[in-house]
Amino acid sequence: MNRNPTIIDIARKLGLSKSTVSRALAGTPGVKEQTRQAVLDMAAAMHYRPNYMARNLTKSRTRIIGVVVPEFINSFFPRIIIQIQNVFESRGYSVLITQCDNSWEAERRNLQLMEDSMVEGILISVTSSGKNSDYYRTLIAKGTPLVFFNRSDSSVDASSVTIDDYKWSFFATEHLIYTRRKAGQERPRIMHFRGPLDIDLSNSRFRGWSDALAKHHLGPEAGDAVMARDITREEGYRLMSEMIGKGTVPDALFCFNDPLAVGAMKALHEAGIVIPDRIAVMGFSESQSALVVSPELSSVAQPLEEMGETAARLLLAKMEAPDSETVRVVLNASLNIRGSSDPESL
Amino acid sequence: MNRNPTIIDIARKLGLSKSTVSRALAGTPGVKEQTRQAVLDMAAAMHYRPNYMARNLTKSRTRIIGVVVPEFINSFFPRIIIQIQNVFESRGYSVLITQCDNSWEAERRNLQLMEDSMVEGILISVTSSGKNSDYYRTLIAKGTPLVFFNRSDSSVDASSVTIDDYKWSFFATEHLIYTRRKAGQERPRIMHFRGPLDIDLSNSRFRGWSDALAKHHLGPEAGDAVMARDITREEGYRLMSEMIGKGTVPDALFCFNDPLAVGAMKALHEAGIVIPDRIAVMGFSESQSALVVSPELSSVAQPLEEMGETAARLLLAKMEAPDSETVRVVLNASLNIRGSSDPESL
DNA sequence: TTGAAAGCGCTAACAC
DNA sequence: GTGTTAGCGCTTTCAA
Repeated sequence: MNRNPTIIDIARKLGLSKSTVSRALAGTPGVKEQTRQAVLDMAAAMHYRPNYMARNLTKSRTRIIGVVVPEFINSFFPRIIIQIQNVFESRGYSVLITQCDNSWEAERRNLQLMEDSMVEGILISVTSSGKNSDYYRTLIAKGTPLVFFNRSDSSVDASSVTIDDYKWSFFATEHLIYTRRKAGQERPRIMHFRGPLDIDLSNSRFRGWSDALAKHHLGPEAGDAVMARDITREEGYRLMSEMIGKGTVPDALFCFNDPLAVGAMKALHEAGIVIPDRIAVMGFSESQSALVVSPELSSVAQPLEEMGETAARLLLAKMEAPDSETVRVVLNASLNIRGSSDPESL
Repeated sequence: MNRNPTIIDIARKLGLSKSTVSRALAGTPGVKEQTRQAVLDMAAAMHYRPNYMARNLTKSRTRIIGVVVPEFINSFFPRIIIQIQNVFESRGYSVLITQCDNSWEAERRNLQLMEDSMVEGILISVTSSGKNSDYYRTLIAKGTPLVFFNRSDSSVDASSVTIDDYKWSFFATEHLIYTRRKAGQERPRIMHFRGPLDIDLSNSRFRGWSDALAKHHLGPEAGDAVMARDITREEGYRLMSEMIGKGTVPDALFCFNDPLAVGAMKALHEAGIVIPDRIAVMGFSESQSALVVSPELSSVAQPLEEMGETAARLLLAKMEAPDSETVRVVLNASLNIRGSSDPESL
């Protein structure tokens, strides 16, 4: 409980000045080897721990970086965060993590917290592409490097790591078309449960789906894309239950994310509608659930580990060279075909 | 990019001393209302933000608390953490989060990080009840309050929030017995996939299972409890596959956690063994997956939100009154019976 | 190679 | 009510 030892305590015991002790501890050249050793020994003996706050105050650094994510409950972001922590903690940084429950107001508060904590850099997956754009810009202008991962705000000039949501959405949709045609349906109706309008990648996924249908002259017709209120399992269940009630179950369903897909599958399952025979289902951003439902859910898998690590490295690069160029990394993803969309892989 | 304004800047502009500015900003009484207003206005105009590091250095506080959890990927801990953050951030604390991938060495490093960051309190769910006990004690002795949640180390004198793992495990097992007997099996064989030996609650769950069987004169026999190497879905799948291969599938299976249970269900499913007709399955610590598998998985649900909030409050109490007594809160849980163990709820 | 002194931005006695 | 001063623990000139 009693005060931690300081460099002054060490200096006194050794009859040195605190400057020398500081230098010895910091590894600054220009200290007699013998002296340095004595200091190091004494520090160890006294269980000396440097006071980061004091050090940071003089250097006006914090060695903290901030991570801001929309939510925490889907294990998607946590897995990315682990990698971010690995990169930064091994370099002596602490990582301040906040989640904002998909509320952009909360996201703004989190950013303020970051600012107040004087983080040296920010990694963010945005809750809304647009609502806080000005804040991102201000932060950057004030000298806090900021890097987007997964969900970016393309209107802001900052480095980012994403996947090509449009492309993979397009592929996923084409796969659904093929699988239906293989089953003999020449003109399958392929619906989309789409995500929020104010998330860039949600729009990309929507366009991917839409363009794929257009390419194959399959629409889309009005009403083929349904806006999900939340992007949760419950909402997927609700939407599909409604369609079942109205008798408008399509031949295939492409969802903005896995929870929506899994929820839809549940409703179908309960209604006795067989997947993939009657309807093929496809998710996005492969989650744990994909491998747990039966049949297993086809989905687009993102390289989470790589995304976290890349984002961390991009931020580090910006921190070390603030004037370095903005780079937008687009990682590869993969289309994992499983039982929910392919009878053969059952 | 240019340096943030300080109280000195404000003081200069206003022809005041920095002390007065400090007092005005801090809300200390003894400042003329007019002066205070002027300071506040100027601060706002200059976009003044207090420098926490400086403030903390003088007060020798950090306003940071640390959270240490075994892992991040099961959404179990993230959901608890959200509540912890709610409690502390609304009180002006930052929350430093670390996960240790179920490695006690990593946990130790995380604790060192906490120490170096001079956190004012620690909330921890231990990776191993035992390996770091001395460290916990040292931390507490040095004046850092520490509170266990979910997984505690009972050998350490510190407040904790848990559920009664023994009791719920006992109940869960009795339920399995009843459900089998209802189906006409007088002497069902009920196995257990047990968790690591060095986690207290894993042993509690084991004893709950074992005692329930003993009470009903059903063993357990040697070999009825199988030690899981990991507590993952993959391991559950592996263990059950092995049993299927050997033809030793029991009448019911009680698992240390949901991932093990879900993995086992997958193996059974693939082997065409019907749940719950041929075998009833039960998990623990209800996860998202429980509601996603079919049939849905019976499990013991913990009140995650309450656990997080309670843990936070206990820590807060210790921080405010370091000499206050240690309290061990045991929260209520619930046994959620679903299709995997009850034909009627299918 | 080492020491003295100034200062990071803020708070808190202690004066006036 | 307000200013002066000392100091939190450390780094970093500048001298010696």
